[in-house]
Amino acid sequence: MALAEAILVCLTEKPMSGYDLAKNFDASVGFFWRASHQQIYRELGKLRERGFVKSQEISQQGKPNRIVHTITDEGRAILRQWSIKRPRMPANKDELLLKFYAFEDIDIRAMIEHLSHRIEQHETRLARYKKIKSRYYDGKTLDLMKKGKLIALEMGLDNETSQIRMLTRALNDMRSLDAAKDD
Amino acid sequence: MALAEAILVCLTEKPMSGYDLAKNFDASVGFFWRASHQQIYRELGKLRERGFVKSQEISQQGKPNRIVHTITDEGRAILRQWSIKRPRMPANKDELLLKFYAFEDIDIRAMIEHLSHRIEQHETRLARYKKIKSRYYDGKTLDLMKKGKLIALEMGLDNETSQIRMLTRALNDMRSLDAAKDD
DNA sequence: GTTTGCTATGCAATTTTGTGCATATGCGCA
DNA sequence: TGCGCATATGCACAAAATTGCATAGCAAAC
Repeated sequence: MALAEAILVCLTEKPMSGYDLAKNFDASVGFFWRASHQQIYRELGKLRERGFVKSQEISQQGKPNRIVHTITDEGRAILRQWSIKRPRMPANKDELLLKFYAFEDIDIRAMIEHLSHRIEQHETRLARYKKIKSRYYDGKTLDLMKKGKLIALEMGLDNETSQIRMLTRALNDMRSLDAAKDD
Repeated sequence: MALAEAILVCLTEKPMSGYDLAKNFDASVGFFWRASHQQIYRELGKLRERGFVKSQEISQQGKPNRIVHTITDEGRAILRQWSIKRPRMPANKDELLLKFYAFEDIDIRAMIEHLSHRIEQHETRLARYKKIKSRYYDGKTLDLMKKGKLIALEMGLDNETSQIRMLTRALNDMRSLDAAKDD
């Protein structure tokens, strides 16, 4: 399970609360790791127990108190260990692709809908990536940490672009099939 | 949960045993849906209970008996319902990308290893896809069912190609960084 | 003034997925 | 004669993810 590591990786940047992490998962790391806030809070509990993070409650006015988590040296150590282990191939499960396989039993119009929606989603992500890239990386001198993130970011950008291209082609195929049906 | 649907989708092609399905998952559907044989047998039990498949034991000589599962009309009906529902965005969890994010705390040599291995894996898949395409689809007349599968297959091909391109670029970046370190 | 939404945390139950183990036959190989 | 491999099925436990629920203060909109 790598949720623990995903959290620790986020915390290498700066100490964060569970709430921050949940938002961060949506924004940056979220493109290659997803988790709900419930999962994150639960995992933070375990990490604290094992001594990989230390937690400190911070009083706030006008808002509920937050609990800020900092990665410990032990946390960094297991991160190093983990990085050497070969990562498993991503599961790559996609219901949409599956639907194409049952083509006789599905609704073409619905598929067109699905594809359009998927493309929109990827375009939103692509825009967000580009924004992050231009804001934090373009024309800046990069330390080692930022270089790694830039590589990941570029892979993300590249991936979104490919997805959009693939999905658009499939969408066009669907539209021709749908038009041909009316004859 | 879409494992049930993944199985039903496979069974639309022809009746199969759990063993067949497990192999089929490795070969074709497996590129966008993965499952172990244990998972498949368990799910088949549930599908039988709900009446979405009917199962028949077939005696064999020299080999253990096999239980062949056929999709029922009810099974096809829920497949149709399912196809209309919007598919969720794939989880897209990748430990490798995560490691780039913790770049200060990781081993560059290990990353080079990981990337090389990943590229090899994708190349194996790509070769398999190409073989399937040339064998079953090139220069053939395609019915609706096969058209859907071809679209899925081409998306798979495209995806593997993009992955290889992305990973190769990252690998080159890593190698330059590693070389620069020796100075 | 009441509803909606954001900040902030977390438990509990269920569903889904993954891993290890178990069993049985027959074939080919050394 | 023993070993590994392919065929064939499945249980049981453990880990992970999803979903629903619960609490609570403040701000802004209506």
